[in-house]
Amino acid sequence: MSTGSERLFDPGQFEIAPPSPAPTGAVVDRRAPEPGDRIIRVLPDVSGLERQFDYRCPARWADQVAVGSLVRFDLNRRRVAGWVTEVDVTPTDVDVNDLVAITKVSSVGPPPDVMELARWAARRWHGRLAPVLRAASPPRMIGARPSSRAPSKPADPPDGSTGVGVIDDGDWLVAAAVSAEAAARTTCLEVGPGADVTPMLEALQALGDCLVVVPDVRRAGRLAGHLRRRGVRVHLQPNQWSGGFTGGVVIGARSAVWAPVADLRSVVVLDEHDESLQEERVPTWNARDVAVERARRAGARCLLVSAIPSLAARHVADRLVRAPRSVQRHGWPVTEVIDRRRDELGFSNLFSSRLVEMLRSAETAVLVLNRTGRARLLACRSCGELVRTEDGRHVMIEDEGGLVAPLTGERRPLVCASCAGTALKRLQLGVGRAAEQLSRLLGRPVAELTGAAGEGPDSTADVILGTEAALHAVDRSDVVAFLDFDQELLAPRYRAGEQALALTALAARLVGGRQADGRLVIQTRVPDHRVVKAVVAGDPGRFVQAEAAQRGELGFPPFGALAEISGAGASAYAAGLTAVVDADPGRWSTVRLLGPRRDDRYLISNPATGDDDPWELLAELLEAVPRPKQRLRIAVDPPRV
DNA sequence: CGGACAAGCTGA
DNA sequence: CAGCTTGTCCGG
Repeated sequence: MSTGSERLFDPGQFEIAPPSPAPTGAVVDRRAPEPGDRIIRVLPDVSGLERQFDYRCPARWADQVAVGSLVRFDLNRRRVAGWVTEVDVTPTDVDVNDLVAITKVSSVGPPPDVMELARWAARRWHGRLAPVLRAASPPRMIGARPSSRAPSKPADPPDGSTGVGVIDDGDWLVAAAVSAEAAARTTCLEVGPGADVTPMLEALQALGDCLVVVPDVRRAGRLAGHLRRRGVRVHLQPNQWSGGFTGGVVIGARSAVWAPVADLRSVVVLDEHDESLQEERVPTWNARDVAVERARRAGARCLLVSAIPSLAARHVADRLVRAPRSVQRHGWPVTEVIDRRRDELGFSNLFSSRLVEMLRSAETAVLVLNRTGRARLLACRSCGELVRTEDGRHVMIEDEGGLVAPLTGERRPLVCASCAGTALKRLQLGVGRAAEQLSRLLGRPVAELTGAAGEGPDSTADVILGTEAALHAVDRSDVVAFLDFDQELLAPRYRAGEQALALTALAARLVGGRQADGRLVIQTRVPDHRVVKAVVAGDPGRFVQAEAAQRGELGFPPFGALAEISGAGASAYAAGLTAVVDADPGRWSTVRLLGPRRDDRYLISNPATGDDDPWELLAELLEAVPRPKQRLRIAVDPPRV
């Protein structure tokens, strides 16, 4: 996976060149074009410089340059890299005879359709084009496109198994994916956790070239292996970047959504709900949304697959196809909900007696405790109830000697809403102390794992306790328990419910389906929460309706567009925004500016009205507001606000 | 972004 | 006024 932070054309990597690329004192080749020379427009790969410039491409490279090509050229006494954005242009604001010649054609670049798509994404997520093109470019320089369309290799004998304990719901999935109804449309496929998608991909591949995007590289690699064993021609991204030019199945993590594919017939996004599909740097493009647009432009079918389809996917899809009820129920494990208000060990204890009992008989276990101290929850000492707003819909935290609900701003004194008790207890226990405590309780080693730690878990311990990173550390586990699920469930973020549900889907995959011996355990003070109910029933649909209604009321995505403004220049930008809106109130009538919230963050909300695309209007507005000098970050569709 | 160049500040 | 910092401008 290319890190993106590194520059293209690292001289040490691609060419024999002095470490300093600047041609000090070198004369630039600035002459009138000769016959066969071409005039090209380039975008420098220089952050903080958004302009494009016109250059001359000498005749000897004329057949190598195309839209997307990676080139090198001198710009203002510097030698820089960049992309060709147009060829055979008429120079603007400069005499043709004054153009400088490029110094090199470095590599084949993103194909023209991807260049167009990248432009669309840069606008949609309001960022620069260069970072998007970096994601869309090969990780190593490529001299020429592989031209021939290689034939499929004869199939190796399939080894039968594609994984341990997978649920075979392949039949309905294959049928839904290849059906004529799915052609040239976006279909959301609700599968059981751990569903085997290999047969579906195999069937799709028979219909033409495919692009498959998954949230992480490990899964991409595994899937590529399965398909290869069945004789499918697979190009694993980013290493086999140019393979897609020759057709077959292109598969990889989020950046693969930009990979070249010869004759794109199907685009598949697996675990489309996963937040790793979104780029964390600006522009914060989401591979799911890019995939939908890419398929639409190509006239290809688009399949958004998930055990817990996001509201976004359900909203954007032309149709939703759900696994047969029995198949889906089968995919979800038996789930035990432990009401932390009622446990005899006391509400402050993270380990209920029932959980400890299960851990004693389990060989392996993963225990999840999110210890981010920011939103510190409070519980009542007398009734054990979480401190929440009067209507019970939002949690409250301590603030200036009273209680405040971070989401709504509702305030009241330090008193419990359900029993009027005034003795409140702060709920906080870090991973380290919790692991120690549990190790004593069980009399066996408990490994500690946090995201920062880097390396894998202590291999001698079969019980792992950690943040949600622990869910990524192992492939299987007898028990997965969320020690304090309320931390996720009631986090003051509008997507908290979906994010909590995503964790349970991850957990479900680790413990296997209903017929496996595994157990999913949820310790919570809100056992009636719709996320908990959906998991217990093995039916994400139970979560969706109420969640969608609430989201719609707020006008937040997918029922509206949202952007977050932060950084030193945020307030200046917000002022500029207000000025733009006030200058033409009719045009921007739906737009609302929220904030400033803590540390000078603002939100721009644009609830959808009618059939208009709310993101389009948001993009127009963001473009219309002048950027202040100070640092400013504009995150369109921020996942965690 | 990063270089060039100008204007501003400092010390003796 | 050399020597250094800070600010502004600009790129084909």
